[in-house]
Order: sequence, then C-alpha cells, then structure tokens
Amino acid sequence: MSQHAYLIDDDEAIRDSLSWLLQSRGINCLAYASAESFLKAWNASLAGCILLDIRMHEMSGPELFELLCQRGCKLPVIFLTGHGDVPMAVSALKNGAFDFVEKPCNDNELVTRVIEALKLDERQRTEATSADSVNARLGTLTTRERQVMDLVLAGKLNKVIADDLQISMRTVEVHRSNLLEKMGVRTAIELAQMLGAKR
Amino acid sequence: MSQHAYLIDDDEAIRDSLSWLLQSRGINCLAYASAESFLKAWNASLAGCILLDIRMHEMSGPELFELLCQRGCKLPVIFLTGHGDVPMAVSALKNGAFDFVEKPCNDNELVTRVIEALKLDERQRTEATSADSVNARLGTLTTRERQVMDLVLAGKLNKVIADDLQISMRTVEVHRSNLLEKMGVRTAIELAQMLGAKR
DNA sequence: TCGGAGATTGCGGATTTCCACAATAGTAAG
DNA sequence: CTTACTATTGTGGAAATCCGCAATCTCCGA
Repeated sequence: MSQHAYLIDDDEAIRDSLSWLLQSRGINCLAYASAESFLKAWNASLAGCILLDIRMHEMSGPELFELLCQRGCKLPVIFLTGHGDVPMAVSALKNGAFDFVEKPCNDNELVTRVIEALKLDERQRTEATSADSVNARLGTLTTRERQVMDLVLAGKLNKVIADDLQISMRTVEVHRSNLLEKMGVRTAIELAQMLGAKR
Repeated sequence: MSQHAYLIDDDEAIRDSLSWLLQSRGINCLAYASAESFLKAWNASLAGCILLDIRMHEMSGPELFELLCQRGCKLPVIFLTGHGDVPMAVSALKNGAFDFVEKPCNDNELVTRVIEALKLDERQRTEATSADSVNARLGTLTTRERQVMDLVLAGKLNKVIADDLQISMRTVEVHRSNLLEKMGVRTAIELAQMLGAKR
C-alpha cells in the first residue's frame, strides 16, 4: 500500500486546491468531504498521513481524530483550520496530532510538513512490521511455553523453573528448546534482546 | 532537592501574582526577572518545572528554552504569553515544550497544568535515576570487559568470543564473570533486560 | 473411536558454563 | 621502585545446558 495524504475537508475549493498542490508535488492525495466518509474508507492498512479540517458539518476534525485513535489509527494527523486559536492548537498537539496549520498557508510550508508526516509514518510502519512478526511468533507459543519463557527471561535456571512450575527439568528443557525454535532465536539472550527492544 | 516551579518573566506584576497563586496552592515557586538570571541559577539537579514568558527583554523565552535543552535540561517547560499566535504555540510544542498557555489564564487551569508538569518531571527523574546507576556501572567496565559484554549480548558462546577477540576461552570467562559482577547481575539474561529496557 | 497436538519424563552423552587456585606481564599512579 | 589495576592463561572439577531417542497420558476434533 503506497502512501497517500488523506485530505478531509467539507470545503470543495480547499479539497481541490490542496489536492492539486500535493499531486503536483508528487504526493498521492485522496480527498473526502466529511469525517464520516473517511471513516468508512479507513482501515488499518492505509499508509501516509491525514490532513484534517477542524470545523466541519456533522463530525468535527477533533472528534474524528479521537475516534480514529480509539480504533488504532496511527497515521500522523495534520490539522487544518481557518479560524484556529491557541488553546485549540495546544490541545490538538498534546493529544498526539502531528501538526496544526492555519489556512491559508504557504504552499511550500505545508508540503514540507506533509512530507515530514509521511516520513514519520514510514518509520512507524517499519517498526510496527517487525513488532508484528514478533507478536505473531509469540502467538504460536503454547501456554506452557510462555510460562517457561517468562521465567527464562527472569534469568532463572532451568532447575529453578522446574521447581516453580512443579515439573521435571527435562520438561523445562524441552519447552525452552521449542520456544526458542518458534521465536527464531538460538539463545535466551537473543530472545531478551528481541523482546526488550520492542517494548 | 524538592520540586519547584521556576517562573521566568520580566513583568514584576506577573511574577508576584503567579508566585502567590502557586505558593497558595502548595507549590514552591522561585521567580526570575530574566532568562539570564535563571540561566545562572540553573543546574542539572533542579527539579520541578519551568514557567517561561515568551517575550522578554534580552533573551526571549524560546531562546532560553533552546539553550536549556542544549545544556541537557529536562525540566518540563510551560510557555506563557500574552500575545501568542498559533504558529508560535505549534512550534513550541513540536520542539518539546510541555504546554503553552495564554495570559491571562484561569487560575485553576494553570495550577492543574503546573501539577501535571511536576508529575511528569517526577516520573522522568525516577527513570533517569535508574538509568544513571546503569550508566555509572557501565562506566566501571574496562575496555575488554565492554568488548566481551557486547559479544555476550550478541548471544555468542564464550568460545566464539574467544575466537573473535583472539584470546583464550578462560580469559573470556574471567571478563564475563567480572562484568556481570560489576553490573550487579547474575546472568547474561538479566544484563540484556537491564540494558534493553533503557534504550 | 482414531489421530494429532501438547505436556510430561527418563537416560545418557556432548558441550558449555562457572569457579577456585595459581601464575605471568604490562602499565600507570604514587 | 612499589603498588594497584588490567589482561592474560592454565588446570581441574562441579554444575548446567543442550539434545537425540523413547515412551506415557490427556484432550480435542474428525
């Protein structure tokens, strides 16, 4: 899925001019006339960033933003507003918005910020991908294997783990070996690194 | 060092009224009439947060903020301004300011934000403390010990490490044992966790 | 009811780790 | 020059890990 700038604004003139601006700079842009229409189109695989007007009919920009956040949307959001005030901008940024710009704004300035947002999403997506593969592997572990893994990561010796779980050392060894295999690592250290880096 | 709100504003009336407000709510407050005077008083052990006026004679609020950041100041900064605009607020927050409020502002609102900033600093300070102890320990390691540690964390066996460093296995064992001792852990796993969590 | 997956355990051997005891060398500080 | 620290290596044994081969036992879905 290639990156797009998802522009959400109920003002057709704005949609047209910004779409054109971005496209002319080589940025794919899809425009939506309402928060609702974007919400229907959104899914977790969309990549890029969101350009979101603050004031719209029906659902407002901030409302959509909150809803998207709840649904796990990680796309950087750049708020657009023609009548913004400081508290509104502060609130948006403190809530995790990527940026907040006033309309009308300098074309180059806006494009620059959109590009920054796209880069951020790119990075986040890369990280998320590796995190997902780790989680997928964690998902293949059986209950016992996970229990053993936790104790292994706690730095306990097999004999201690065996004692904790009330099973034989040999069983622990088997689980340990199997879980390392499933996680795609050869030693417990590598496992610790793999999980440590992602949390 | 107990927490203080460091108020920096060249308007005496503001200093007096905000100091009084904060003190009356049980928050220690120290006021400075200029960026320069605070800069002279600042040191890394100060705890709390900073209330910083944007426009001042000589050095401005944002200038002081940047300087403090360069010097490693981690105190949350709440910008105060009587004539703020949106771009200024956005810029401040994107540069890492904790908050941005307009004067005059609601007393309770400001106090709430100051308290949030103080809590944040408290948390950061706690984390920094443990990170410092880890770094201090890392500092006691000799060059060789650090080399061995890196390879151990890479999940390599002692024999491989010995080969890599062109020394005997026995020497690796000694270094390994010594570094684990110095780092205050009993196993390489614990070491990996200790370092993994702090990066 | 049959088959597969997961949990469990034992045996025995190859590898590795962990350590105490001991010794040699180079280097920097005092 | 003496002391302290670091780096280095050896011997030898105790403890732990790693693994292949084998065998039960339970639970669950076909």
